Amino acid sequence: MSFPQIGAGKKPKDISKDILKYWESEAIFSRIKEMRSEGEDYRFLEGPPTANGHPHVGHALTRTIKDTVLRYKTMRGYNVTRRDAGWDCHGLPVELEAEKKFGFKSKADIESYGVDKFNAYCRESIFRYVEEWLDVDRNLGFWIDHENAYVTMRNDYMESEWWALKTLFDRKVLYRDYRISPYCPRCGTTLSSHELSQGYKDTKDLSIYADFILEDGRIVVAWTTTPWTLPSNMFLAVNEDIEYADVVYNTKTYIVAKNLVAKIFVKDYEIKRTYLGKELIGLKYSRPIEFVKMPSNVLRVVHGDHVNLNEGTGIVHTAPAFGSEDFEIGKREGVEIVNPVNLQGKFQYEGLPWNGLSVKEADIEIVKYLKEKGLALKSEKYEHSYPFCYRCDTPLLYYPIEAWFLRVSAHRNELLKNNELVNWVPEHIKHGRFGNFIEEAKDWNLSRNRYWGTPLPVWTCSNGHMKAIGSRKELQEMGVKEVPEDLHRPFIDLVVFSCPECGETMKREPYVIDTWFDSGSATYAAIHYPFEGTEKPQIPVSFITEGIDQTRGWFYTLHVISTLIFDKNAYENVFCTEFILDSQGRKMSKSKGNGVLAKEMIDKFGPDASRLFFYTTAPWKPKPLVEKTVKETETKILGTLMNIYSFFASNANLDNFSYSGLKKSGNELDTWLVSRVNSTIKDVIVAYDSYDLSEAQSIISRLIDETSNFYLRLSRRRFWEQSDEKDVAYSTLYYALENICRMLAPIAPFTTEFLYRSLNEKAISVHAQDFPSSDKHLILEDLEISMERSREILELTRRARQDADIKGRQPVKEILLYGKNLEDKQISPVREEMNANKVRIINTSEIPSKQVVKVVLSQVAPILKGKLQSFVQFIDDLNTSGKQGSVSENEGISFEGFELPPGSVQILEEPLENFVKATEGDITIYLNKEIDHELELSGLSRELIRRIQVMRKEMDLDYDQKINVRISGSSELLEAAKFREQIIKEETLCTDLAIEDGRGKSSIIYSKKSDWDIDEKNVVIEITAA
RNA sequence: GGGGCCGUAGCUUAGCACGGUUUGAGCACCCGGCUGAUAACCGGGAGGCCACCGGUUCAAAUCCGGUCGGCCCCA
Repeated sequence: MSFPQIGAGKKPKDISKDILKYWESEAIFSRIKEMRSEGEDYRFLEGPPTANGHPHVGHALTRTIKDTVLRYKTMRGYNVTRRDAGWDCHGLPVELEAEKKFGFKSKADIESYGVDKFNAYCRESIFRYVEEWLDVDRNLGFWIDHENAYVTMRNDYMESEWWALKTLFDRKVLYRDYRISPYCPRCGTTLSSHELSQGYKDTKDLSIYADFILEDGRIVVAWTTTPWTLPSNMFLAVNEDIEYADVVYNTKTYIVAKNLVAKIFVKDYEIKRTYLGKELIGLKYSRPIEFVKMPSNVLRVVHGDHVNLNEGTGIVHTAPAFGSEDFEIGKREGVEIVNPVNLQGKFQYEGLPWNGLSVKEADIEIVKYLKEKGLALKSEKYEHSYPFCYRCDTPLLYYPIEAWFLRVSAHRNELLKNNELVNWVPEHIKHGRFGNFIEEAKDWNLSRNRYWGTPLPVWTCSNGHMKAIGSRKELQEMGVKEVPEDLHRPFIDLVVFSCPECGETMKREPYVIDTWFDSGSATYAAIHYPFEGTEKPQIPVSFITEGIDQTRGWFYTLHVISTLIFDKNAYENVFCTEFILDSQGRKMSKSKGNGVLAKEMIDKFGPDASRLFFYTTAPWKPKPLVEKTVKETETKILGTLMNIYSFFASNANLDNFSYSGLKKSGNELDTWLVSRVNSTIKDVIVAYDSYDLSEAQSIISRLIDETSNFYLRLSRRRFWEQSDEKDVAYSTLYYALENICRMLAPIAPFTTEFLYRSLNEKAISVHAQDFPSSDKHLILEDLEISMERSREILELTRRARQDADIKGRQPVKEILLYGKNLEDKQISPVREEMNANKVRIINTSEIPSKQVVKVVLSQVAPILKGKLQSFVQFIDDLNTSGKQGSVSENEGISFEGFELPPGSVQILEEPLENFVKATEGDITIYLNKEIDHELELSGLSRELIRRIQVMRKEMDLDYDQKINVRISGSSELLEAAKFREQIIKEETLCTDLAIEDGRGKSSIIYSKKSDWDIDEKNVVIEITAA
């Protein structure tokens, strides 16, 4: 058998293309799924994207993580179920695209165009970029089943949701109520809290301090940032327990909270009296804007818990139609709400001067009006954060709307309890961002006044009876003869039946539901539970991952729905990814134009390099996409790994090696590598199992590095010299490569597939293999520690050589090692690399150093003054005569009548003249730097060998090609060549070595000739293939 | 206003839960070396008030409090 060579210049990126073809033509993915079908279930759930936009690098990141985890679990023997793609289809964004396309400005435009045609367009448009999504998944190597993708707009899917909604309705969790809801007048629909949260922006609004006049003439000042709500004023809210003040300013008497007086009036004011808020309660006032007719029993001061001193005046203008606290007060005071604003966000009230204006337009006019009439203390621009529609950017209004809600707030405890069952990665989200959010969970506004969505399956009659429908079959049972083919609007709107309670006609409530309920239902609806498939809903799923923004999106809705319906957690493990930033570390955004598409990244770097990049640091931290980093990771991990393979293959082929299991080796480097492989397996399983994928990558890359740069570097010769243990060395290297491929396969599936199948032509796929398991008997901790010492020793040798200015190729006479716990076995693996005639461990008495006494000038100079020089001379004499012991650092010294204090001299250890010393930790080495003539010749001969090898490479000779060589030039080099003639011939596979002072004495014709300069000595080397 | 994450060399970062050598590493830079696979590798150099201030402690990058700056989330 032979191991295929990697062609020159063949890159992982090219390889991945071949592998992709192979996977597809051999249906590898489905074969592997089949193979594992008996394993324990590991349930996945894809977070469904909408395919009406391009996939960008962030999608590539989460898809990589999904794929890595699922490949890993597959290799660990699990049967990964529900490995299906999913598509989110409904929602406002889709409708908005359609509106834009047709140029619609309002819902009326849609209705006159026809809801059926409008929805048909939506249905089509959501898959606009689906081909690109499929390509990205394919080229990234994301093994997910697109054939069986779940699609939220399918009847089956919606029917499961109906079942859930009916269940919730019957349990009174789904209910209808008036609420003040954030409402987009342009889209004509309310927004849920998680939609709302996406739209907050800092904005400047006109704020006004408006005058409300009490019967006694005092002016109550209320501050508002929405002047358009003033015509709807019904109450002023104060806090009973806050202190208020009567303030005289500009001859008038104003009332504001005492602590805010200075902020409001700044100067020229006088506080006349202070009192608690309860004194104000019940007082009647007249409004600054009178046009809207109010019921009786309003226009009085009331208490409000929410009133505080954070901003404004401590008095809150209350318009129950336009604020949830205001609404609550209106409810409490038992008044009917008056609302002069219509659903388009425009004033619609006879007699109001601003009739027909949008409320935002009216803001300015109202402020003008109040100023003209002298009914405003002051007005100013105010910057605050205000919610806008997250899709169309219209400022939202808070508006009393009838809507359907899920009673989430009543189930906070279950949400919290189930959250405890979830493993969050990173962990802090669990009790941080997510935990805090569910602690304050609000009721979920589920209904939308829109068209393209899952219809709310509740029918009502004119007597106020309600009926929730949980399936198509149930509609039939209600006497509906023809259940529409398509459950969407407008078809479902036509379905009516008679009320089981009173016989009146029941019509469907005209809403569709929040699209987040669709995706949040994926746990059960994707498998059409409870209508088909398994009897159990397959909850919780084992693993999901998406961007951290889904904490309040999909992660939340999954959790809520699963808790409300099944009282279970929806998922066991959830992995949150952060953003990929641009190369400058800025957030990618459409407006900046700095976004990178997934396709662009994969095309440029290839799938494996892209995937490796995602794991260079923890994916739950934001990471800038820097080209250099991607390339660096690729060369470091894939490049090195491929090189190890190339080295292995080229030599193994020459020797006709074939692998038949790991052979026991007596060679320490072999046992060491085997040990390292096994301890790496052990560590990497821990990392993968705890979803610490970047840690897994870093553990594997360390092993790759060690295999290449330590094991291979020190073992190279064994692979090309004839020896009995050569086979053992091959088997060790093969073993390491094979295991590395399997460990890295979930992260870099293409390159590892290529290498694995190159190593083992019979293997279908590396991904069909079991993940390696660690054999603890092969882990030799002592050996690993000892090998660390070997590496330190080698490093010290190199450092000492540098100090002594001796090249690595120059053999030295001896190297002595001193230190605790040094053993010969720590030296043996690196002995050859140390390149010394003798290497040995010495004891204290053998340390080649002497003591040197040094004068501490700063100490003695002030004392000795003029006598200093003779003292220095005295100490030098001690050094040269070997009497260093006669003085000590810790004792005083008497010198010519002076008494020098302790510390006047320092005693240093210096290596003997011929030695250089290098120390690291508790190891010290002494390198004898004396180079005698023979050593020099040996060194020069190695220089010659090196030059010949370079020339061989330049000639592109086969590894086993024999050559003839002629050397001429400097006599010293010729002497060196003669001195080591035999070795040179062996090392360079040289048959005939001509060493000559002159030219033309041989009959051989040389095909290559080079001039070399070795240590300023000239030499000419000529080579020809023998 | 509240909450979360983060701040370590020019850049990317490890270490921080559990305090204890001189804060490690990679890239880039400079000098030198090695190379029979490697765009690799090895040795050395330069480059860190571990954001800042205070506290606890024999001892703080690490624990506590505060400040500043960045990112994210909520109201």
